[in-house]
Amino acid sequence: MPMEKNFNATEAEARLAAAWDAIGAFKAGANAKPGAEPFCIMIPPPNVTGSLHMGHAFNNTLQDILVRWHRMQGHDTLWQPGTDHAGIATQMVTEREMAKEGNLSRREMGREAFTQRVWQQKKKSRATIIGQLKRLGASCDWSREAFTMSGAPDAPKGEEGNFHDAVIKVFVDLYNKGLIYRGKRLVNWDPHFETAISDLEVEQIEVAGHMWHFKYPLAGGATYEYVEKDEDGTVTLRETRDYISIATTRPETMLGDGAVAVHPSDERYAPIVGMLCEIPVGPKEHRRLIPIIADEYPDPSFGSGAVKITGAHDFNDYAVAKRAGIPCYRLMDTRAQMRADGAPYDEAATIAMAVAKGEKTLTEAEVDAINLVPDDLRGLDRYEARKRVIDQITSEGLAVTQLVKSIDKETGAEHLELVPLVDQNKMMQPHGDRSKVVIEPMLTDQWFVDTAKIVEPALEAVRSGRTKIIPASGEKTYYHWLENIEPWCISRQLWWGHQIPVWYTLGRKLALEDAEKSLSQHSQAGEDVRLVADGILKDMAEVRRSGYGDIGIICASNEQEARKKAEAEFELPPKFFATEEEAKAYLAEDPTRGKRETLLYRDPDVLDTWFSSGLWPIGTLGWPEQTPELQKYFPTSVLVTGADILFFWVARMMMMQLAVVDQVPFHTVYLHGLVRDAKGKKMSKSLGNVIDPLEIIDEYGTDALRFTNAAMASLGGTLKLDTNRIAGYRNFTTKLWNATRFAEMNGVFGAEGMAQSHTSAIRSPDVQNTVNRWIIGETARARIAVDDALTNFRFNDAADVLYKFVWGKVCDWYVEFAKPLMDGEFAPETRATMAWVLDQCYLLLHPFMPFITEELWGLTGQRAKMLVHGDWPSYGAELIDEKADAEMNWVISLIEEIRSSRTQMRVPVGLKLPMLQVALDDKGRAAWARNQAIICRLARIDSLTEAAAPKGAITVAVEGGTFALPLEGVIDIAEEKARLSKGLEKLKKDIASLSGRLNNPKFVASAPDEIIDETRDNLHLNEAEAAKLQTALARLADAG
RNA sequence: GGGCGCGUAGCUCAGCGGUAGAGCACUACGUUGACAUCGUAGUGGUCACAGGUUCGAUCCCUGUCGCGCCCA
Repeated sequence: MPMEKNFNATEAEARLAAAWDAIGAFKAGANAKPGAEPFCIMIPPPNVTGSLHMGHAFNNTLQDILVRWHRMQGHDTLWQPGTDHAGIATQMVTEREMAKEGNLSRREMGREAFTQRVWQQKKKSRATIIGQLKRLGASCDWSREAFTMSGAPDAPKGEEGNFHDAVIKVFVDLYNKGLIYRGKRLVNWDPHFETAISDLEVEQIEVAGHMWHFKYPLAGGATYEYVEKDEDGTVTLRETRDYISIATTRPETMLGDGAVAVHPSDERYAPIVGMLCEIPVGPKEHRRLIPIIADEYPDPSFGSGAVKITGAHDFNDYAVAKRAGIPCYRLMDTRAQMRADGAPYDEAATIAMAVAKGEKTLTEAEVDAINLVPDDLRGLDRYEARKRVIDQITSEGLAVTQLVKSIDKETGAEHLELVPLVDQNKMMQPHGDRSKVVIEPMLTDQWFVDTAKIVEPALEAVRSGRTKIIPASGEKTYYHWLENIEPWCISRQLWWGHQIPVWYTLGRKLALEDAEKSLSQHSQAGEDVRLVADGILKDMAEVRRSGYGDIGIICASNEQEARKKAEAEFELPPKFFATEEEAKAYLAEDPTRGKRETLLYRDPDVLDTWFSSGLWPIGTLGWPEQTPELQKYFPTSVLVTGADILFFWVARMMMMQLAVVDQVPFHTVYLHGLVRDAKGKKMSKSLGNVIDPLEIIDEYGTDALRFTNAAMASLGGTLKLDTNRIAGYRNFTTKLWNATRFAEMNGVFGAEGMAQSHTSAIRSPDVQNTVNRWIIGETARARIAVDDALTNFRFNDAADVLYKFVWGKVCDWYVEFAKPLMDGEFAPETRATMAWVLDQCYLLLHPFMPFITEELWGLTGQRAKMLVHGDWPSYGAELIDEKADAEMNWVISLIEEIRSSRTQMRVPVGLKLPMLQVALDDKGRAAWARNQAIICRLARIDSLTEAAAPKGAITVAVEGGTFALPLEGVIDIAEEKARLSKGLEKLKKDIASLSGRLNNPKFVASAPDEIIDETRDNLHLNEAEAAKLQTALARLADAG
């Protein structure tokens, strides 16, 4: 049955995918030769938030190319698939969908119901994603599909697995090793999701910012000489001030100021360091006073040089406050609204005043309990509070002002007006990468990984080359980040994720807080702390030493274990509660219960998604069980991923795998560029600027998309979607299809020569014809180049080689050369060679274009195996026949010369011309004799006669000879002169350049011999050709 | 401000010491046994700029200008 005219991608892709599936083609170890070396890639698990975008298509194409390439080589190959639960992102998507559907909100629903709802979202998204990957032809072992939350306690049926156990085990182990700790720290707080996020999840976005300048009056009406000097020390301003000027972009945080800081070297403020000043906002009668302190942090040259210190709402201020023992007053709640809890403002302010004056010291918990938001601002959004604060200060005359010309709208009169000074500057503001809202630094209790303690092996592994990062620039970035690594905040106040396996003791915690309080009361009362009970002191010391320390904390894999530990650790029998609230309610019913039982409740927080995905390599292979797969495939071979998640994921996998199993997770990391949208913007799920790869696949076919991806995968670049290019590679598939069609129409795959034509090993001696010997050599070159490129992860080079070989050599020339050979003595070997060459095309292209190649493989013969398990060729230079190579290149250049000449002389394409052989060396004569039919056919020559060139002929100069096309009366002499002159000009230029170099003694002395030889050869060739053109021009001059 | 990287044909990008490349676009012309999703032949580049190293620089070094990205 003759082949269709075009490849029907849509129909064939589904059919072939099913066929692969039916034979288990992608199963781990499929097609492996006995004793084969393992090759394993872990898929970067897509988030179960929706569907895949072009970035995923790109990423997975590259992985699949490597995997198919290795599988065909007979390696024991595993491509491990799966998805990531992606805590915050998935929770966000689910909540969004719930809102769209008009469902109950998350909080109305409750934790249990909500997580079940997210599991549904997971199921849906997972199906979409896996479907997309399959359409892409991803040859993952689908039977091993993993999920980062498989086996979680609330997982529905069908979500079994042990990933959750692995995550929890690692948390417990790291906790026991002291690598995970809990502490009250300033963290990035996302007011939308009401959770802490890590530094990496914060995006700095430039916004139009405003800076206000306010006067903080000195306490008690004190004054000082304020002196400003220029660089030379000349006094430029001297005045008596009763205030210190502060600039701020966040006036609402003034309410929580604990101090004003100036640089110790700043002479302007030296007189007032140590004094108190007044925060110019809040009820008059309870204005708070705060100390003016010296610290290295303020930059004397920026603003007024004085900085307000709000330790609870700014990272720099927090550091200053910690150094100086300044209290950090928290002003906002989890939604970044001004706090509405606690005692009224006057009470809070009174306590804060006592602290500022040094009359009182507070515990952290006490500081946190103080709400310094004035009653009229409580409950307001932070931005509304900001407006009011500014208004209040300004109306009181405490804003720094400037004179501005203004026009009265009614009278039109011009007058000068004092208006508050507001600088308009662009500023970088932190935003949540998911929520896009402004991040609020927030003082909260969180869990941290002590990354500084586990970073060293991860650095060493790359430095020593045990893990290689490609491109090398990625290594620099990796070092830079890891060498300056910050503690990793791993707790998230979300519901979707691995709940932290920690239980707190309610009673003991409360007791400790009481003890702390009483201790501070004793010390404030001037009592010797030694008077406080020994037991409390001992506990306090431990509390102080380890933050919240281990006291009252049970970390265990599950509740049963937690119970055992609690029984061993505490004298009173443990009682477990799901939440702190339940435990408190239980205690409130009968306060003496706390003396009879240890009340325990679980930490409600979940782990950062990256904590679990950081265990992807071992977790998907069954760890902590010592599975055969873990033994065989770990450490894995290559990780292919985007450079953007080098820190998020790659670095953390390195650290965690090394910390947990003391091995690198992969030998090579291939970082690729980012897929951008048309404007160069990063494509992201939440931004909505994604392009659905399925649309591209529907229009152009998977193979075209994949080949485009490979072709654009140059190292270090970015990838912009270009549909024209995809169309170009779709055309390439058509080209291959039609070359096959030609072969089929010419009986290449006929029953007769079949057995012979499909032997994978073709031996040069079996093939006599130069054309066939040549294409066999070209095939070998292509195979070598493709392997070389793929070995070095040069996907674009591999694609380029294949494109040029298949289109530029096989289709453009070999098929044409073969046409006249289809009859006559070389017909059998030509058919055999063509069958072999096309087989090689299918084999070499299969990793890039699996569908069309598998289809052609199946259409062109009865095969022992599907192409997906085809044997990757290993032949090499031994198939290259240099003589055949030289001869065919000569033939090609002769044909090109003739065609070019004809076109420029406007010889009608259809016209067959006689040709004269003016001069030709022996090699040329032999070449002509062997390839006459081809040349005549392709250059449209009808005869060759040995003769001198007549007047009015086109000259065709090639290596070793000159031909002429007699066209007297037909050609335009001037045109031919121009053509020859143009060629001659270029040759002359080249000759000048080449001989210039050769005449330079330094060149001859310094350059390598092969370069000198090459230059000399080139010069001779150019000179020979120039001579021929000169002769031709001279003849034309005679004629003209 | 610190780090990484990029300025090559009209466009999108390869190449990174030895006489400038691809695809698309553009121009002209369409023949012989697959292919118009095609064929043939062309047009088009001071390889951002200025210095330096070298026999030789698009490639290495320094600086300048312009543009990204990451981290402050």
